[in-house]
Amino acid sequence: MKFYITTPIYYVNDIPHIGHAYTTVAADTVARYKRFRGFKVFFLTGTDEHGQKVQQAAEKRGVAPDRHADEFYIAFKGLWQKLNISNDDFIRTTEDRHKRVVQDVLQRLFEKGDIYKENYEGWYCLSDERFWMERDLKEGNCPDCNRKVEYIKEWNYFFRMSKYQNWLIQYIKDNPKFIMPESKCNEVLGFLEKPLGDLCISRPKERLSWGIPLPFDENYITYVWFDALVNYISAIGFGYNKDKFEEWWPADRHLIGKDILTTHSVYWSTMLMALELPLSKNIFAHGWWTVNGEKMSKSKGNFVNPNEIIDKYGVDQFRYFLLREVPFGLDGDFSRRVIVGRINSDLANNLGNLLSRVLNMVKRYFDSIVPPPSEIKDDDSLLIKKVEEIIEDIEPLMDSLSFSRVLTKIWGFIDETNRYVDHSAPWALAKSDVNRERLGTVIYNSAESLRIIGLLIYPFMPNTGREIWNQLGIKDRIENCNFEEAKKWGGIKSGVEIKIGKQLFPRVEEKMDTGGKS
RNA sequence: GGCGGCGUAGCUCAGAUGGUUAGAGCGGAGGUCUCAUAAGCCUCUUGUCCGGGGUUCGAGUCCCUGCGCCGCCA
Repeated sequence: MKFYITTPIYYVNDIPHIGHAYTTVAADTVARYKRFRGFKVFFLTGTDEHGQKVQQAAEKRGVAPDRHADEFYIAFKGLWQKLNISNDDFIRTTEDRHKRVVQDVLQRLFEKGDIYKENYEGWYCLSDERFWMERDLKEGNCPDCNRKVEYIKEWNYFFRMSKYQNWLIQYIKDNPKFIMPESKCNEVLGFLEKPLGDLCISRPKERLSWGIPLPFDENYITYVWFDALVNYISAIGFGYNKDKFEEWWPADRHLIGKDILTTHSVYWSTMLMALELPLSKNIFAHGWWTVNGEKMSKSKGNFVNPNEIIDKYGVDQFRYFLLREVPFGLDGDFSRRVIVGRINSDLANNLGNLLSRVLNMVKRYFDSIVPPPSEIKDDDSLLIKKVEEIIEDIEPLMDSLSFSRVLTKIWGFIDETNRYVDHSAPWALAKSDVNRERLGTVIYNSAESLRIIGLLIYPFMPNTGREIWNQLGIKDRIENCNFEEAKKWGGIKSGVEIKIGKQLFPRVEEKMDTGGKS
């Protein structure tokens, strides 16, 4: 069983923001979960380094584009390390292995007749790197970014995207799970109701030099999107490593932001059709983050740098917030007030405190040695039943990327365990030796609950999962465990010594404006 | 302008195929335990389910309409 998952490759014209982190954390969580379930996983991310905007950004800073790309590539790569992203590869579009494949793809389509040259004229937006119809312009400006456009008349190369329109429509209708969520699938079908034009895939060299030259005409550079999308196959060996390519293609999941839905579902899919390759199995478009209710932008000064959030609140706190706060697919709002609320309530009060109270009782009542369980009572079997139910519920929710619902389920069990401890009142049992066995059972079950909680949480919060296991004295490495085995009740061994460590999630004491401003 | 979606407690949202007193979390109020990160546990609070018509024995749930918000396309 293989599973190939991708994030978009991120454009190096600017530093990473919360949206980049969101897609990548989501993909990482899926990758870790799939590995748990025994899949052989290939998780790809990378950077998109060519194109006009990168060239301009470099010029603005007074550096060469390749040097600029190197610096910004590091910003992304560094953030992923900080966020514990477990990607198996990281592709840059400036690498030879990628450039060769792009040229190979172009050559194949050119020879096939799916790429042709035509004299084209129209309004060109430098910022968006695309042409617009006269009728689409808004007061003479680009309808997308509202910047001024130039009238350009020039020869260019075009990809016969229109040829594949009907095929694509049929494919989407036949495969309702191809584009998710469903609302996005409808959007694409709506888009395809109108005639699809061909895609201009070249830029004259004098206008844009930073990119991959067309193999059949050196006077032109490849359009950045055509270049970028190919990363999904260039990284796994298309055209140069047959075994690897056949092992991984087609991709099982492309996670993307909703702003690049069309490029992926239409451009990329028709490119694959032209290459006579199977289409990706799924494209999932998630929503956007606003900040304190406003669209994030540099000019508003509300740009959220993930590095700052991580430094201030912690890696797993940030990962948890991203995936818990908003259903994947919908838009979300970031604010310090909300992330602090999540940390204090869900992480510190419910989970962190649970670990703390249970471990402390192991220490206090059993000299830090996990006691053996004895006779099972109703309260115990109820707890066990509850966790088994939750594990059952999680699987389909993970497959539909309902991260927030999965986390809600797991927290339901954390609450259940807190209640179990309260009802069982080990501190009362500890007052008499008569209850020694019962006390051992309650403590054992509480610790065992935490072991499973650590397991379930691990794909979302790797450090926390690992830390819970460490503190429980479990020797096995959580990332190597077999989920099918590990999920069974009774996995924690009595007789092991716990290792109380630092507080899992210290409460965040922070003054908050009532207005919710950060 | 075309197509689609949404509008449910202070906040964020659940509420297939219409059916008893409309739910959860957070926040707020009170109580309680003491193992714990002033945490946990228990109880409680408030809703013209956007307005107006209609179908039905019965509608938050279906139909029409008005208002407001949003998305995609133009």
